[in-house]
Amino acid sequence: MTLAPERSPRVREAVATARELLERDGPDGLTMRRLAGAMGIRAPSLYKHVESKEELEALLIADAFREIGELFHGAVAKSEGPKQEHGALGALARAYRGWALAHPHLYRLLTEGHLPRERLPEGLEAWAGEPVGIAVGGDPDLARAAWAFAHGMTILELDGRFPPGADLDAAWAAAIERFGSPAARQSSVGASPGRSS
Amino acid sequence: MTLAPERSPRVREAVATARELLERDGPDGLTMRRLAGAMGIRAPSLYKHVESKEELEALLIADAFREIGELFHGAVAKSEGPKQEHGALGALARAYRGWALAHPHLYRLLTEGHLPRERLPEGLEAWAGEPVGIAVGGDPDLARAAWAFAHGMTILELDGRFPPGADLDAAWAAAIERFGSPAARQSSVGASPGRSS
DNA sequence: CGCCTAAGCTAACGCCGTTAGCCGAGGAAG
DNA sequence: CTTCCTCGGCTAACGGCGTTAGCTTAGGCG
Repeated sequence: MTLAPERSPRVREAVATARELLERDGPDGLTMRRLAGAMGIRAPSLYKHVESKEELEALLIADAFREIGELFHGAVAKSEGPKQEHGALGALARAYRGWALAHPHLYRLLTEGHLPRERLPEGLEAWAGEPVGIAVGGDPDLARAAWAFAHGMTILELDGRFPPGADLDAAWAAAIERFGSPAARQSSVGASPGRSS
Repeated sequence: MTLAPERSPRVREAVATARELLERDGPDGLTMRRLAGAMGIRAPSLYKHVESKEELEALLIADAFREIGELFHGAVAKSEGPKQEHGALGALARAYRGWALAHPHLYRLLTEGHLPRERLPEGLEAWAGEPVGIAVGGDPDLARAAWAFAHGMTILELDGRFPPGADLDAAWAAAIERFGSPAARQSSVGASPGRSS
């Protein structure tokens, strides 16, 4: 049950449609009835393809983990040369925040509440998170701290918890500077893929 | 609407009961019907006292903000002497994590999703957050980074997102060390008010 | 004494995820 | 060619949710 049991075409369609609904209308827009409607079907028929809403969400989550996993691995890989601001950690932070702001509802689905690990391909979560450990230099405690910071920063921004004028780029930069290995240390993080509310 | 319009006894009872339900049974246990039941009443009657579930939650949130505000102000005040580990920031971190682990469902209600600011007493949120700015030495960017870290760390722990053996005390210590002003710097954070899953 | 209001009630609405059970189309097997 | 079985639709319904409409009753007050 942990080895991605190949999806039927109809399941793939359901997952694709569900993702559209979630990204466009938020969690309240992703309803079994609405999803069925978007597929030209009645809600109970969905259960011929998917055992529950939770399984459907797990499929969305698995796809998203693969997506960000590739994104993050690519980000640390491309930041090999010390030309990038704040090196691998900065690149990773920009990728992280950028993806979250581009897919806020999906990000929340991925990160909030209980993760249905038993429904996820084994090792996927760990693989997607690897780049943090790399970027931080190998210390697992520091990696977890950096991860927690990135998530906290991101979810607070998405939820509009920071005051209107807050300079979030500066907050990111302040933390990255402190979490990074004592290597290249200058300027600000630069990327500002979105504004806080 | 922003100046806490004095609660009737029945409203106070509703809020108290709601808090018990939430803390004991989690968010699914806090239902208008269940709350009414616990008060010996039917659900629609609740609306004679409270205009919506959202208002009820706002009352819970306001109380909790007052509670943690006092807790946090007290924590930084009592850590004046540099005897405490990591000074004010360490004391604040221990208070923060301790309260969250003691009241996980309430913590989630406070921090997750959209905050109904228009229903909250003005300035309450800012006052409760003040101590972070103080503990960090005044830099607002650094304060926001520290806040984001603490929230990220806490919510990830509550949601069981860290691997089973992870040393969360060490992760807290690693971050506190880096966020703190370059003053007293030694040992570990010490407090371990709970284990991660 | 009469009236008004506060605070309870039942019934119901529209939504949710989900189950039970029916039915038609289409392919496989004899 | 016919029979049968499986797949994927369907309707009806259940129990739960927040919430509204509208009725009733008890108490206090003029």
